[in-house]
Amino acid sequence: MARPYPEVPSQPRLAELEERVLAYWKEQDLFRASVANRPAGKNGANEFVFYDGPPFANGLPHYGHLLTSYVKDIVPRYQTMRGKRVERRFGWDCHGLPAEMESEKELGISGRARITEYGIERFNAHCRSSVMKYTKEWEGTVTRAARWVDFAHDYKTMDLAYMESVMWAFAELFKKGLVYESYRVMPYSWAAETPVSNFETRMDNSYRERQDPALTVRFALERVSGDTAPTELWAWTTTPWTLPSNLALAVGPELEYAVFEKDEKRVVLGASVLAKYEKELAGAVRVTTLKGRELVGRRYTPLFPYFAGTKNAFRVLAGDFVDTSEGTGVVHMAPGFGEDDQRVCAENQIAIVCPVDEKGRFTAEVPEWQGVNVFEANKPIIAALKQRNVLVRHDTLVHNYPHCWRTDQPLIYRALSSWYVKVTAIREQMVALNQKIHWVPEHVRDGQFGKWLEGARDWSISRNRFWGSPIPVWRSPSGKLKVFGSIAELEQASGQKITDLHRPFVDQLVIREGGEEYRRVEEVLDCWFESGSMPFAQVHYPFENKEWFETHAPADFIVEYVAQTRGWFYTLMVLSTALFGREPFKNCICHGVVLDENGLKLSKRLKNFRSPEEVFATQGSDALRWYLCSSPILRGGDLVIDKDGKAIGEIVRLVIHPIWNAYSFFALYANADKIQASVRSDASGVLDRYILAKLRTTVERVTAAMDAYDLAGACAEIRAFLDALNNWYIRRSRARFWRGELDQDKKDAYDTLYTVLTTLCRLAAPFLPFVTEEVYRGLTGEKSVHLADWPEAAKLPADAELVLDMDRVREVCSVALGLREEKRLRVRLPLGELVVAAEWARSLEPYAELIASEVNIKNVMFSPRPDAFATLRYSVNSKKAGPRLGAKLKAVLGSLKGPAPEVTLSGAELVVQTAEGAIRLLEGEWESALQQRPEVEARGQALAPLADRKALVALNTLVTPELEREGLARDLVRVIQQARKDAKLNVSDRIRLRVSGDAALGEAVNAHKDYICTQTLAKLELGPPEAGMFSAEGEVGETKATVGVVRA
RNA sequence: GGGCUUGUAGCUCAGUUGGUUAGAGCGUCCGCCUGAUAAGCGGGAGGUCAGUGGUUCAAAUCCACCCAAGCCCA
Repeated sequence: MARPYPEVPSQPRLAELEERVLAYWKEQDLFRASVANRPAGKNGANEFVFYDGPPFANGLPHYGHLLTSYVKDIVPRYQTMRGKRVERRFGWDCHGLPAEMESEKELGISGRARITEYGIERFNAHCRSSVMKYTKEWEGTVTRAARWVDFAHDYKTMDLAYMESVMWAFAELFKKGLVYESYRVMPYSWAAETPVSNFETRMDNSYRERQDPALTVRFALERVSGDTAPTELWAWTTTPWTLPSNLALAVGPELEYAVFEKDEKRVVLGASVLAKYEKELAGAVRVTTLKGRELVGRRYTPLFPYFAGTKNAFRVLAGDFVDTSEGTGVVHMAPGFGEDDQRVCAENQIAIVCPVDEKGRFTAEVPEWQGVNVFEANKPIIAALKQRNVLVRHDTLVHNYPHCWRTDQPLIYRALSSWYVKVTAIREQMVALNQKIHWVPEHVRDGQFGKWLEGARDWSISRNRFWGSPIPVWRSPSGKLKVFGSIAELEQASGQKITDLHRPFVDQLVIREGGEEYRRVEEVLDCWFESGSMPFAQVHYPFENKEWFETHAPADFIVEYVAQTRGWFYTLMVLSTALFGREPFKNCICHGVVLDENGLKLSKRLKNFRSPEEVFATQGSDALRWYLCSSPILRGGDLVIDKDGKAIGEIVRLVIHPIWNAYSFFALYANADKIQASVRSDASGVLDRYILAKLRTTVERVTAAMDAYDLAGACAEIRAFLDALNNWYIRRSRARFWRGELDQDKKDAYDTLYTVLTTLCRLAAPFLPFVTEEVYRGLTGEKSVHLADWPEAAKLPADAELVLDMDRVREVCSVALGLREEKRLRVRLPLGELVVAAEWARSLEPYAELIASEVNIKNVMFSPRPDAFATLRYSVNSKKAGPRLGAKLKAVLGSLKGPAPEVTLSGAELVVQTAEGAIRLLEGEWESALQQRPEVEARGQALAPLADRKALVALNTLVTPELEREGLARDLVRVIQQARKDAKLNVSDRIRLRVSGDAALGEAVNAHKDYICTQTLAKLELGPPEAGMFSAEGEVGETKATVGVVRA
């Protein structure tokens, strides 16, 4: 019979192994098989629905994407093994500013005018190809990372079918009255010449530090009767360029304002900001205090003449948003450039003025600075203010200011016409639906995401750009609107065949009806509208797959990084709520951000990370996957990744190598014995039963963790099991494998180890898809671990008592070895006697031999009376006694902790003398623990308590000459074995052996000659090595021995 | 200014509904073992659980305040 298992090298070459497995998967088309393997069930009842969050392919994938990819792979693999059918389609985000900006750069053109000049058609054609630039690289990296996902049936947001679904969604919202057009102040990128949505400004790091002027400006109130002196208000602003558009001032009606007088002139400003203006107010006298509302209605003189004729303007208004945390408590209002300004002015019938064009330059309405960019106009405006003597103070302020996330230029707030989704109308519903979602980490639900939903505002969805889904609204000159929700409707109305919905094609469609010509409004949709449409648009709902979508939403699972609470998670939520009235997904993992050792973001510029390819080529994807997914980054924290890969190397050493070592150990012996092991969980040996029961618990716990989407928790369980397997089960079972004859015990050992390993592979398969595949196939000859079923705990024996006993055995051994260490008694030196003293000691009797061999003891004994070895020390069980005793507990504690507590035991009750008298502890309220008794130690016993202090180990440290000789013999065997190895002898080679050393060694050799010879396959003589022998020297006991070996 | 998160050993992190000796891995020091062997194992040192105050018989854990960091919002 040939070897039943592959020849397994003792060290795996991980990169090679992974490439080999990849090739095998490809050749066998295993991904498709793993999906096809699982029936969809009646009406798809057995499907697990996963949504792929679409990335942009105009940049290369980095660790953040990789982390997401790993999670996107682990959960579906797990669900597949649980028997679900999990389709995974890759998605690509194609439209929007990122694509356009990249194209502008590549084409060397910039700005809307230049693009129109260049030709929208050519421009969009360029976007179309540029946006898919790195798809091959993405596919390569994602595939190398062992993510199973369908690239062939991907979805792209620029596909006609996808865009038609988006169009449908818009029309649907319009029908429901959830879309409207409005002229409003909103964040505007003058560099990109388009408005941006309020949440676009909040994604990522769009806020950055910027230094701006901070002006305090005086506004002269018009004199009214009762004024004793000319009076001015001091207002504060960081946007001097908005001052020419000033139309009002606002004060907090309930705030207090101080009035100062100097040189017959009065100044009014917030009472709580005086300290900031000490210098400017020097010499002025505070004459009175006013409430803000007393100022409301006063008129003032405009600073600039440009809008002096505006109706109802230049008055002091009441503003509930005014505070004194910054500025003077008097706020200058330019309704064209501030949201609050617009609102308050509208309430007071003041019209909007907006003398700034789409490129952020002053218009002819402000002739002085016409054509000047507003930020550049700040300086001359300040000079003009100075000249007019209205500038009280000129500071600069460093503050966080929103920037355009694509162009990096500061945004401005500006009034514009835009289309909105009326999110405020469905806000309460979203908040309610959010409660149904299981978030990982949990706090995101009511924290980051929940709070964001509560404060949700209407969503501006139009962009004055080119490359995107068109807003499907056609308008007639008289202002009538037609909204189309399908290509068919549009074809019918326009009489044209439609094969593309992009601009400029769609712009040419003219609809003639009722004597009017309807033309499309210019804007395209915010690309976030498209990613939020992904659940239905990817299947071309409702034009296709109607029933499928309706029965397969919400998705079971999605994952992205935590900032998507403002992005994808949010837009999914808005559209799902508005369109379908249900939550978009049931489970969501938000992971953190990957940082370098110094807590900085990974950046190409800083070169503070190794490329993923480099990690793949050295340590492998599995190690990286485990490293990322077992870390707190999945519990919402950030993750620091060191550049030299030490942390990943640790995973190789602590997770991957142990699995490999166990496999290699198994294969080595099974091949030597030509044993074909089988899956069995009924072995009777204690070690076998122990590891199987432990495995059962591990299966239960890993399953529970995975069902809670706690990936890191699952990793921790697997890792804990590896310790029990390698460091106990295999180590203690080694002899069973190399024993000569094939008896039942040996068969049990093989079958058990085989069962454990194949089960372990399946448990770890989602986390280590490559390594487990190699091991599993090597063990079973099956096609793939990823086609296998998730292990069932019920098929493994449950034996809590055995696990408890064995864990105690392990502790006994550990403590006993600790004692040896403390007494400097090397483990090779046998000792005569070890006593385990504990109430439960007798339950360890079946393990006597195990302990004896682990600790190298001749005779292991068990005593149920620990108090025979040590005195007892009593303690209170606070949890039990606390509620009854209350404050008295403190006295008991104090007394029992003292050097010589006075206690009397009466039956099951313990009476303690305390400072507050005798206190009686009832049964169960007290416990006894051991206190070492020195006199026992004097008799050659070393004692050490177990962790719970209720049991101890007593080690007889007396070394008799006989034990000494045996120890020397074992030392010698060790020296000989090392010599054999150094002499490059085979394990099975017979040798001639010569040994020389001192007299004690000679005695030991004589006493244990047979043992030495059997262990080393030798014919032994005393004396120095002969010529031609390989000779070596080694420590034996306190002295040295010289050995000579040669093949016999 | 507000919200969320985090703060535990030199480093990275666990720590159940409060319960009296706070754990793990890495690092470091010491030692052991070795027929899985370019592996393996054990032990020591190292903590005012960020700080202050409170609730309680009892707080790393609950509450308040406060400091620091990160994220988000204004």
